[in-house]
Amino acid sequence: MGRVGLTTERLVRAGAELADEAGFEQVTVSALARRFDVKVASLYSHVQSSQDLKTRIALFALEELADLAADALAGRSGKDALTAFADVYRDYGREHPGRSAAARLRLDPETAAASAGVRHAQLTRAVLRGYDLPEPEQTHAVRLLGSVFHGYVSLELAGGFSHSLPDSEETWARMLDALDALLRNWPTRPTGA
Amino acid sequence: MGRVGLTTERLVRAGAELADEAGFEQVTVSALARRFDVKVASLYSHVQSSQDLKTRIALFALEELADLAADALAGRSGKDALTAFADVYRDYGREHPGRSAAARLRLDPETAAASAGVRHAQLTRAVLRGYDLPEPEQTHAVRLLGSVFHGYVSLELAGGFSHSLPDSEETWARMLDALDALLRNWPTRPTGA
DNA sequence: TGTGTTTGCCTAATAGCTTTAGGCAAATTA
DNA sequence: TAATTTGCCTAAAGCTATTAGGCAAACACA
Repeated sequence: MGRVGLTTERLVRAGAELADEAGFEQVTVSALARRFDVKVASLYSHVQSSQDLKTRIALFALEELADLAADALAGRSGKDALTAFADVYRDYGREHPGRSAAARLRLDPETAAASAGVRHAQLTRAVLRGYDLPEPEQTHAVRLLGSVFHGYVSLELAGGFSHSLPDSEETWARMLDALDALLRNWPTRPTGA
Repeated sequence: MGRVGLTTERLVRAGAELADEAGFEQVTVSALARRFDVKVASLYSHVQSSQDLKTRIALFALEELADLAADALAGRSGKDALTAFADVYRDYGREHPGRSAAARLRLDPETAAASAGVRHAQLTRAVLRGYDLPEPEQTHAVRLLGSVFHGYVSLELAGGFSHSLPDSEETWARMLDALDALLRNWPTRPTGA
């Protein structure tokens, strides 16, 4: 009957943990209430709706991920930076599958524009500084890297690369070799056949 | 009161249409029952559960997509094949966003192994035949392409590339140029710095 | 320290989705 | 046409989401 000390903050954190433990789809207002041993309706003072909760968890994950990426990038450049940056995404996906899934939640444009997603793009550009691509090629490269990381983490988490050789580890390393080579050798034109 | 003629087949097809119209998350046994003007419980003779329904829609989409990809690949090779293949995925995502999302549903290993997902991998290998990569590099490349297409379609559908320049169209074309160049010039070793 | 206001968590209630059990009538088969 | 199968229905229970309104703990201040 006492007060538990609910906070939007605490709910979001607990939601992120729940996501990692049980999957992001399992994150529900009810499940969270259960976790705090509190009635469901009580959460509605701190969170507008189920959708709001999920969005907040997504934003939280995006922030956390951007912080990690920024740290990883500090003092690195070139392939070293590329690898460190990429590893942040992959490691996050493996250590925090739920948060990682949350970070992939579809956000409405305004929310997305105000999210740390923007920082992610900037950080990717920072990585590319080491490769010296002119605009608009740099933007294309940003999108390529985003697609690769997003896709790879997603597929790996879905189990796409398990139970088959070669190791996902090896593919990841070779993929980064390939991307590094590609960025150092970015084609200027539809390379003639 | 007459019989409507429900079938697992028809339910799956209608589910796929519903997904495209309203989003895959909106596909529910109830919504489908409404669409057939039938009581919810009636669907349970044709579908085991909500999860079963979604899985069947996912499998349907994977088949359809593999068929389209196979068609597109016929008679093509090299960059021509790569482009046609890639375009199938992107176009499918834009014409059938719901089915496309369904195709990205996490399947349990056995289901995935028996799905058309296997054909997708084979078709990707067919594309790579034009680039003559030795194993295990070919597998790495299959995974890279899978990641890029998966990620790009997903991000584009989420609106990631709208409202910003350059055009998503242009990025897609340049990305394929880049991937073509990369595959023709696949690095053999951690290219020394 | 007492008083008043805020506010956190509760009860109650409505509504939608999922799933199971059991029934009746239409379609199929003999 | 009679027997059997089977398709869709009613009924019911359980879970999630959400809103409205209430009471008491925490806080703010005199």
